[in-house]
Amino acid sequence: MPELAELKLTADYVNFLSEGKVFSHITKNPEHKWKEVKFNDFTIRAESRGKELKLKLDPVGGEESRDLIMTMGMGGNFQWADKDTQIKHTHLFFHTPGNEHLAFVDIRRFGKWKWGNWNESRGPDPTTEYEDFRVNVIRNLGKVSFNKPIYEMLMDQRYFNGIGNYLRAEILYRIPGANPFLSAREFIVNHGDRLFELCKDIPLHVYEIGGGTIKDWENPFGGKSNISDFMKCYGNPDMLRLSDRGGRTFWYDPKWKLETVFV
DNA sequence: TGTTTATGCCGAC
DNA sequence: TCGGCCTAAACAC
Repeated sequence: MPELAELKLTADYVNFLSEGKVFSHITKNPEHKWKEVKFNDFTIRAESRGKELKLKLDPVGGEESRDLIMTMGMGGNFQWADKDTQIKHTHLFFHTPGNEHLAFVDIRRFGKWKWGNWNESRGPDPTTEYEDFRVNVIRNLGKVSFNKPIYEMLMDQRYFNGIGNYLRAEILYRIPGANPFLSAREFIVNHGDRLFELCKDIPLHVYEIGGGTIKDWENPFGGKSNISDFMKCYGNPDMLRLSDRGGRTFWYDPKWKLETVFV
């Protein structure tokens, strides 16, 4: 479930499933490591920020609410299930007093959760905190980490919270006059305004069309998305690709082929 | 049957 | 900065 648009959809879907319901307690899949979560008799409201999800658990008794901060890893998602149709790889069960539960399902177990608030080391959300997002990048342009090429920088969650592997490819592809192998600093000095816009508009657009349906991810609300019309670069056999320093595949326009000599 | 690949972090060196 | 954390599907042979 992955990048900014899908996190937003996940928040919507959790809210849709949880609307008007009171949950009795939480259990964790005992076969799996990671932390227990204890909480009783509460409602749930979800919100996303970049690639994080916040579940605000509000006790019906009137005590203080607590926030469970989650990440979805490569494929985490929420589903509604009951005792008879338990879903494989469910890690957290938010039980209702009946036999039903909200299930956090994550095949690869890369998703995580903790009590608290948004991870301070992640930057502002480019869609909901646009000005903060821009300023955070611009104010830090002098830092050494902006020496690395822009195609790697877009994966840096301190500045581009919510951008991931398919979004970076689609964003850079839509600035056709700009070399994705330029240093992040030089790229932003010359094309910053367009880049910032796209970091907001592209995820919002994908959100509108129901998320990037790749591999495990499906729009929880169902329905067909036109993601194949949107996905111009990522996964396109006509594009070039390389393995970046994080071992992730970067997809790019073949016209920049010669530029990779300097990578 | 074996290898590669996948929307992402994390932490040990 | 590199390997580790995980499972499953798509390929390769």
